[in-house]
Amino acid sequence: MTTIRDVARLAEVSTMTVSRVVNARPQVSPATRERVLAAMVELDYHVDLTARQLRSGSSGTVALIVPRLDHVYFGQLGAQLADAVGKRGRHLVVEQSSASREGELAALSLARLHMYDGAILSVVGLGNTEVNRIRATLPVVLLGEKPVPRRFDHVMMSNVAGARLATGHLLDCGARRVMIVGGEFGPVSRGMRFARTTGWEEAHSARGLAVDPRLVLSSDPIKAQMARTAVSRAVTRDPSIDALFCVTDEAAIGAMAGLADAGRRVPEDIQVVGFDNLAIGAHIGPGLTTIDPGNDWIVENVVRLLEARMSSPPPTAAEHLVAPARLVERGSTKRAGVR
Amino acid sequence: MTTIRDVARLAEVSTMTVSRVVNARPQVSPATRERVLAAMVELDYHVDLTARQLRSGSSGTVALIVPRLDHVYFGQLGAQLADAVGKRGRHLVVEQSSASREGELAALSLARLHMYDGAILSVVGLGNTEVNRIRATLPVVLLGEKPVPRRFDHVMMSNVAGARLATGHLLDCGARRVMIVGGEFGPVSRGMRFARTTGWEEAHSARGLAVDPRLVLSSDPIKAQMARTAVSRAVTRDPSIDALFCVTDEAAIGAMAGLADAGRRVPEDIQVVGFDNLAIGAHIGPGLTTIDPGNDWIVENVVRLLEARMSSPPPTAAEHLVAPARLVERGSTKRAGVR
DNA sequence: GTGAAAGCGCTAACAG
DNA sequence: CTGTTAGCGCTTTCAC
Repeated sequence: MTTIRDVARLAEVSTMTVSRVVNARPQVSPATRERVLAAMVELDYHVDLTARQLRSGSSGTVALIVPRLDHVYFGQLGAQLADAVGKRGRHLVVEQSSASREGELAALSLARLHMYDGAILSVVGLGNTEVNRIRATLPVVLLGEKPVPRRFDHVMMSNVAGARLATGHLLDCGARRVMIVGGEFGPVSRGMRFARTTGWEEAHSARGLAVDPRLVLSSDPIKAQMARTAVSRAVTRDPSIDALFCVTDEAAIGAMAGLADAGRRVPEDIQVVGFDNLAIGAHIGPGLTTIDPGNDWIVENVVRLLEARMSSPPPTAAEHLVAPARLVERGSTKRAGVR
Repeated sequence: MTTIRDVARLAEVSTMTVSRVVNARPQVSPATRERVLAAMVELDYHVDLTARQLRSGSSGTVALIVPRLDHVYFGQLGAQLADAVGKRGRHLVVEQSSASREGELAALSLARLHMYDGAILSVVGLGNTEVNRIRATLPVVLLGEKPVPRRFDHVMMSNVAGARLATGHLLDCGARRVMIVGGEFGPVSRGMRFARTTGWEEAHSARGLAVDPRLVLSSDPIKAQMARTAVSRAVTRDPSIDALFCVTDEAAIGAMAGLADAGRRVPEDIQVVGFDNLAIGAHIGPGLTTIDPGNDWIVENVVRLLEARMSSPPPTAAEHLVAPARLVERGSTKRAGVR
């Protein structure tokens, strides 16, 4: 491992001068710069970022913490954020929060965060106590639906409004028995599924319709396979179901397979709407109608907020933003007004 | 920022004792341990991992470098690796290599690697010069199809054999005009697409059949949309096509949508096989027949090799492994022997 | 334009 | 069981 001192010795300068060359500081004469560069090449020197970070206090790196790396949605989000963060001269790294065992997470994982200049945390699957333990000095932007301490910047999707939009569209397209796949009733968890279930209810009541609690199908929305099995069984048991609002696109993909298993056509027999606007949705069956949660908007604002909080002086007041949701109509629903 | 010294002062011990408590070393009396722990809580102390790493030389972290975070395949791989690495007491972070601009990548990104105890590099989209510049001291396992310096451990998929399996299955199921979607002829790039095209050829010649170079459809395999458009156009232009071997599942999903656009049924009119065994494939159309590249096997071996190389003394000889590919039969193909 | 000194926060190695 | 000393590789600060 060659250090700055080896280079300095070979180039016959001080370590400080080498440091200046490495950091492309202007106050070095061309002649010495050449000598130093030559020495660096000869010794195959590479800067030690750990040491630099310890001394300078910054790493040029931002972390994105997601519950699972294999959720397609987070893959899309990560890619978008990596591009946006990279454009501002920083690096993004992605970590999965749910991998480590409980104990680890609380203690070590928290310390890990402080190795970064800032962090973007998906609070899904993160305990509130953990979030609260984050020191105020670390620039953090929170992502997700849980109620969080107000001192943090927070960007969330329009879960309720989006779900209202989705369900409303189904009702306006003539559906009367809209099952919510991956729904969740009551305040068990105040998470994403609960919020989307609320939107589903609101769409009904706004039209003077009552919801049937038996239409809440509480399968794990992330597992397409579970949605598939549950939906197939449900529509067979209750033939009156004429539409599905699935709380995620992944659930919707499973659900559409389940409908095929049960011999139902989409959208003729049963209409389907998802949520997330995954790129792949356009190519599933007749095309999956879905809710675009406003990812571009989210990414743009997350990066803006984080950048602001990493600057000095950081803003004092935290912002709490809600991204605008938008209906993306495709073939899995009929056209509004048509029955 | 409270340090170990603040804690030491409050607890009236030396910094070393605090360090021992933090690291759960046994040689501390219960009484002092209590005092130290109390002080830590009172001051809200958290260890600085950067400093620890500089001093101890290890970070407990392994990096996975992928070309794009939004490729579903890499999401699956990342999740599996995170679990496997976590089980051995380390942490996985994922970085996207193609985000940063050229210059950055060569210089800074390389230095970044050395912040980790080890790295798993997907060489897709990585220049050979860059790979070569990696110092021998960093434990690295390479992933992917490019020819790489033999000094590295290297785990690859059976691209050729897998593609042969896929194409062979189509031929055995009665297909005679098998188009390869996302294929690539000639030694332009010796990457994954080329290898899979080779397997496609080999399956033909093994059966005494000639390949028609016009059946190589060179769309970007990752973009489902491109595969969709290209396939739809191709099967309309050439009605003799009776099967598609798609170089990735994502391409296959797009291709199946393209077939639907063109009014072809799967598998009656045209059979389809993909490659990657994405979880979602089971729920697309009649179920996507695909090649399982042996992800479990890959993950297991990658972690084993990396762990070995991080140990001391590290092994001297590099291993070069090829994962066994396996055909996963689903509804997008007919049964072998049936015409 | 260049260098010397100091120290970021922590732990290895050795004493006691 | 506890403490002292030294220093990881770099950059900040100040001096020349």
